[in-house]
Amino acid sequence: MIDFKKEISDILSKHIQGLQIDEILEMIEIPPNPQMGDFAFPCFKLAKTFRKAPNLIAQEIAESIQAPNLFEKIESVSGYINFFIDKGIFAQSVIEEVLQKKDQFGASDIGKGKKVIVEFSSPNIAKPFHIGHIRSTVIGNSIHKIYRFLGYKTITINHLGDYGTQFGKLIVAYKNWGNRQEVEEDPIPTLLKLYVKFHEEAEKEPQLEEEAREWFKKLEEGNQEAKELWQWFREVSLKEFDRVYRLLNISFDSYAGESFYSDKMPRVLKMLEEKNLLVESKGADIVDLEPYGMPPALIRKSDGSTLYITRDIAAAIYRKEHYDFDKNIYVVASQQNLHFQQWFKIIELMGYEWAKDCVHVPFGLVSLEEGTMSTRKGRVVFLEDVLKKAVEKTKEIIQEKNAGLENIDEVAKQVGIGAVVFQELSNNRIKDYVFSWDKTLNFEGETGPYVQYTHARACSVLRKATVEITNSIDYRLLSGEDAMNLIRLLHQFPDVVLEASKKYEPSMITRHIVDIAQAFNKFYHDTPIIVEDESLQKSRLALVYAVKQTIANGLGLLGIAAPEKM
RNA sequence: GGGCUCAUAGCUCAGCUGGAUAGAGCAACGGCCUUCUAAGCCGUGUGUCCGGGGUUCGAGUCCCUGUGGGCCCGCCA
Repeated sequence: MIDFKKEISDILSKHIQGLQIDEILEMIEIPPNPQMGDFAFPCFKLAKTFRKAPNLIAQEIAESIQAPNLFEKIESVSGYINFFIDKGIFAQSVIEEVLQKKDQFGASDIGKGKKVIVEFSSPNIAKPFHIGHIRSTVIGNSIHKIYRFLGYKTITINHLGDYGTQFGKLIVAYKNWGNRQEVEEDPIPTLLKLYVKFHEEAEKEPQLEEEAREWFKKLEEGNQEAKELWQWFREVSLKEFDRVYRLLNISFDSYAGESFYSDKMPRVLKMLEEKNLLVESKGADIVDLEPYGMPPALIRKSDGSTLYITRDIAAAIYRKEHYDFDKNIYVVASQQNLHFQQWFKIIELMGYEWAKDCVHVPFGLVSLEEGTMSTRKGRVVFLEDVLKKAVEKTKEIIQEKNAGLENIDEVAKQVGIGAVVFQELSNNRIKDYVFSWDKTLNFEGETGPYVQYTHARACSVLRKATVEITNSIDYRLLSGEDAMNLIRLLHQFPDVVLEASKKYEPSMITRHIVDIAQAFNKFYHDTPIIVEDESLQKSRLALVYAVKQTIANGLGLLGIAAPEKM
């Protein structure tokens, strides 16, 4: 694919003194409206050094450029130099790139030889996998796919919440009120019930909290009974989580959760002591972060047992030593901003220069119309229910619209789950939102099914074509406005992927493939594709193919399937 | 009290490192299936971009400040 921005900056650099090519390249932008051109260079910043009005500068440069045939025209408008790419060349450059790269269109090798860890999902054992967990799960999965697409070696880690005082609570509750059979039959709901009961009882009998802490301490010290119970809870929980991961088609390279680091904690504590970072306070050990404008970080409780932050520090060190990452990404709710800031700082104070390679990718809170979700109060919407309901509804719609479809169940799954995932990845991560069944089960407008439908439509046209897409295509036949709008969007796709990686923002890709789908549906509606004129049909098919492929690639990066029929 | 974060159309939200007339979807109303999938397309309209200062040739975007919402601030994760 021709790098148009580079071509333009090369040309401009011959006419502009005092600016490096890279600086010029940075300044090139895409006009808000294609009628203004395909690329634009604003001259306002040159006004001072040139001691001339921007519109005059633009005019003079535009006039003095010997436009190679790459450009249809170059003109100046109120301080901008606008570049119009020759439509045939533009179309050819973009479409041939897609035809050649196929499922690799948009990919790159900028990450070659670099290793990225993405920690995401990380549900708590013995608790339900609810709608709040979907965010970390699908955002993290997408970030992993985007980085992999850019040539990085990625390692996905599910940092299971399988340790901590909560297990002490669970052990106490189980010993008091639980029985084995019930847990085996219906693990998560039963364990959840026990967990809820613990909190109810603990209100009346506060010493239960103390017992729970003791049991956690026993667990950490390797007590046999505690360990066996813990292991059992973990196993039955994982089995349930696995069902959801299978629905979402997500897997992990490692399930090393918090417990995995339990034996790595003493070393961390020792190191912190050696660096004189630990301070005793109210019987506990803390790291004072006052000089950095943060509250102190509690590292070890007064009973000697460790905390979440200690385990995160141990995990980071382990990961650096074990994987030697270039980047270590944590997809965790924004509630934990302070937590990450604190331990990133502690790692830095410990002398690890790779502290700068750790990044927290936060996201906003999901709440219900009734209020914040609360596991303890049983106020949750199960993710599995949401996914299943979406699949059911999809199946109904297919039976209504396309009853003859051969693999209805498979497609209903792809579309229904795609709808949920797509919606999750539609908005900027950081926004809070209120879960709504209506919105989740709406499949019209800017939704996953809309984009998948567009993809299926394109596939359908390609199936029914009467000519082959060969390599002798007359791209000048694609100079219509609708076709060119599509070509511009396809052209931007690789840049969008790159931006999405830099910002850890899958929604940039979601938005872009919606734009492509909208442009395609307009094109499709107004332009007959399978026409008698073979060369015309061929050129249009090539565009349809390029659109289909780009949408599929985009959906793939979001972790969503692209069915060929629906 | 301190910190982080968000505030754009009736609702949900885009708006790239500041750039040309601020855009989509939903909802409402109307139109388009004997032609490539109507989960679609087209049309109808609404904005003190939360308020106030500032930086700039230029601010929805950057800085300061105020207001309002969310989250977080030692023995949970």
